[in-house]
Amino acid sequence: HPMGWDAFGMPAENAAIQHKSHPATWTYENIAYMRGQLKKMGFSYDWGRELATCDVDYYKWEQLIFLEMFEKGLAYKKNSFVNWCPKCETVLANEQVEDGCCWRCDSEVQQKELDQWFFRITAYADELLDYTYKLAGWPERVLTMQRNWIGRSTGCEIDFPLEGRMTKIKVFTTRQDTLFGATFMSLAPEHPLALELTAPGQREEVEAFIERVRKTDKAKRTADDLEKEGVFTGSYCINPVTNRRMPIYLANFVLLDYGTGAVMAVPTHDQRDFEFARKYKLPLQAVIEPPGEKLDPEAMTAAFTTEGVMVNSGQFDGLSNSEAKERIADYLEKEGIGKKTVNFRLRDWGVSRQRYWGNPIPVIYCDLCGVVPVPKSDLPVVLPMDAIFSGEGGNPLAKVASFNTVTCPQCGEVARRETDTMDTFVESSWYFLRYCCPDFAVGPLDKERAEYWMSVDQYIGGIEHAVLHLLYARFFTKVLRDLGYVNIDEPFTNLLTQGMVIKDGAKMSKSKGNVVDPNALVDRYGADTARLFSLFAAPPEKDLDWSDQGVDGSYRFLNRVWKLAYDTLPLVQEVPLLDPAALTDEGRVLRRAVHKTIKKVSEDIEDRFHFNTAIAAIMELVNTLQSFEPKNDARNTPVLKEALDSVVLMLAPFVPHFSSELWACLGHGEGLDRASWPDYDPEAVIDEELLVVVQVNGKLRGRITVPADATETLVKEVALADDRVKANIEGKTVRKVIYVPGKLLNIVVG
RNA sequence: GCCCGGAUGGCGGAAUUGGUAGACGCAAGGGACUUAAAAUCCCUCGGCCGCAAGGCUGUGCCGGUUCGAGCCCGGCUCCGGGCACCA
Repeated sequence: HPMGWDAFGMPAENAAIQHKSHPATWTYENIAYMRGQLKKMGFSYDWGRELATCDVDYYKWEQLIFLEMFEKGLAYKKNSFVNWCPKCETVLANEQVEDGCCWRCDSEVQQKELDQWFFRITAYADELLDYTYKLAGWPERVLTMQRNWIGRSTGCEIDFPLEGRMTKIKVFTTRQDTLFGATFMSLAPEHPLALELTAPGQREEVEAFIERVRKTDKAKRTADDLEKEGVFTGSYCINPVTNRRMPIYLANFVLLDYGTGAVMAVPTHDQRDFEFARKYKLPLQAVIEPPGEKLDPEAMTAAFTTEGVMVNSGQFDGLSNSEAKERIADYLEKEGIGKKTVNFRLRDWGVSRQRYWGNPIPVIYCDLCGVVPVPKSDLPVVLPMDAIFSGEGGNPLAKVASFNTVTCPQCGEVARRETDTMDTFVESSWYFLRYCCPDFAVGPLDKERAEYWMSVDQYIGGIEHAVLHLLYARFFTKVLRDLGYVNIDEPFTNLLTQGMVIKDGAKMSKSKGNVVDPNALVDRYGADTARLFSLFAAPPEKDLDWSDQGVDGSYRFLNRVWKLAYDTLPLVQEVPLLDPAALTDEGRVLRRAVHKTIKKVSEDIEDRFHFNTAIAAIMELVNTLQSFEPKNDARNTPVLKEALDSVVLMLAPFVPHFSSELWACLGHGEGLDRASWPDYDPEAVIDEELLVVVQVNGKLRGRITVPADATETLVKEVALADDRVKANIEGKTVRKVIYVPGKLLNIVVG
């Protein structure tokens, strides 16, 4: 159970700006404090494997991995947009944009195009998707979210010739069955052809539109209730199957990131296109009709998007549209108009950050040689400590001259170092692998040790990581496999997604700063009470609204156990070996309770991680033990001893300090950490009598006790003899009797 | 908006596979002990009716399936997470 610190990132840089200090100072101080908190709580981490991702001994290996990904084409550069504050002259994270304005100076945020580094996660899209069906130890909801995120869809790429030019516009669609109804074309405003296609007379209007759309954030742009807006470019393309002239528009709801950034618009069968067409008075052509009905495009109030019969589609008329989907796809391939293709919603992972507190991307730019990777022998590229943090003027790293100016490793001329650092998700994508060999000095991973430990038996993390972190970690593992570092396909065999701790209506997090310091609880009640209370509050996968109401109860419970043990101690000093046959009836009942509890607690811990119910079961046993009488009957003292020992052993994982102390007091020579988890005796948990619930027409009318081996006939007999049951079926005919063995009997009368 | 979850007493939660709704704990009220307080112990504790036995009702809302629904199905409401630069 290793522990480490994912330590790069924006919060440290913000704190440095705020406190006029250095992110490294802030980070290492926090690490020291948090390490103290964890140790105080008595967590059994393997501190010999501790690492911090901001240590050069960690991030230098990440630089090596980056270079190897670059060699394989898995790391590449392309243009993309960032939030830009013109006043602070800095790139803003999405979190730093509030209502389209800079969180620091309130200036209107712009979209700025930058050349940035990307990881080709899309090359692994199919594998990442396929393995979601093989991760049996993962919660289904996480797998569902990942599948939807990857968003594989099959459809066609179709080429639309441009009027008066030699080039074509490529479109991706899953609805090739509606191709004959495509009456215009919508492009993303960022589409590379957007300006090129703009007629001279339209230029001003188009440029203004592009500028306006760029300012809207993406979540708003994909919302269904977005007001559909567009602008005509003045150009046309040709529908390849109908030869219809299709005006080309730019539309605010079309995204460059999805498909090809161009959409063939079929207003009759797509709601967004429908709204757009009505607004700009564009033609409609129905090509699918509900069976036995005619569609009048003029009279439609919404697009018809369900299954139907093909019309106005030439040779495909009369087919069901699902069949036409296949036939039209085949036709397009045969005619060379388009081809069947698979599209993913998943996009490549942009890893460039224009920030200081991150892992420097090991690349050099030379006027003569272009992009030159830092030679592996020159690694690490060490993050310089002499930077200034003002929050303005962009990346502090770009102003450190000693860092920036280098000689080109290829030609020896003066060159410039990359000042972008990597997304901190990169560090968290492989740290668990480094835990196998944190001291390995000649490479990122010692293959032998990585093979020994991997994959992670039990990974634990917040549900908020369901998609991004957990998908990146899976991707990175596959990349490292293909680079020859590991021999596993997936990093995490079993996954437990913890619920979040909610404080003041939002998740408790270091970036929000609404955290509760466990030290206060530890100081007041001790570590064991703090541990017991947190585990008792809720099962781990559930969100928890933080409140320390109830912590007194955990404290009282431990005091009761302590007192019980001390009061019972004189009676169990020298007890004979337990002989189940020698017990009194009361002793046998107590022993059954002990062994049933061991069974339940073991299962709750091991199968479900439901520590709250495990603790509740131990509390019940302690209650039973407290009221057990007579305690001083010599025939029962062996079972008293067994009960006490079991309680202490079962409490050990939750309250280790407390339990160790009690264990020694109970006279065990060997320490608790050497003791085995108790086993339950299958004989001892068998009930002699069973409680059967009796219902009449599904309503509870009685409870009867029968011998454990009672037959259905006997149970019915006893039930029908019950006064309350009798009263409820009197004067009615018994129509049916349902018996759930040993549990329930339902008498249906009418 | 889209994707994924959640909703059970005054509160945290339990009910593991469709079979006793409310385990365990907190808070509250009552009592014992004490000169007093703290601590501890005992009792009550979903709602309505009833002296009681018991009856009716109740798991966000509306509807359905079933002998039986907190759990399954359809339709909603509200809350939370994610939406690619918070991590």
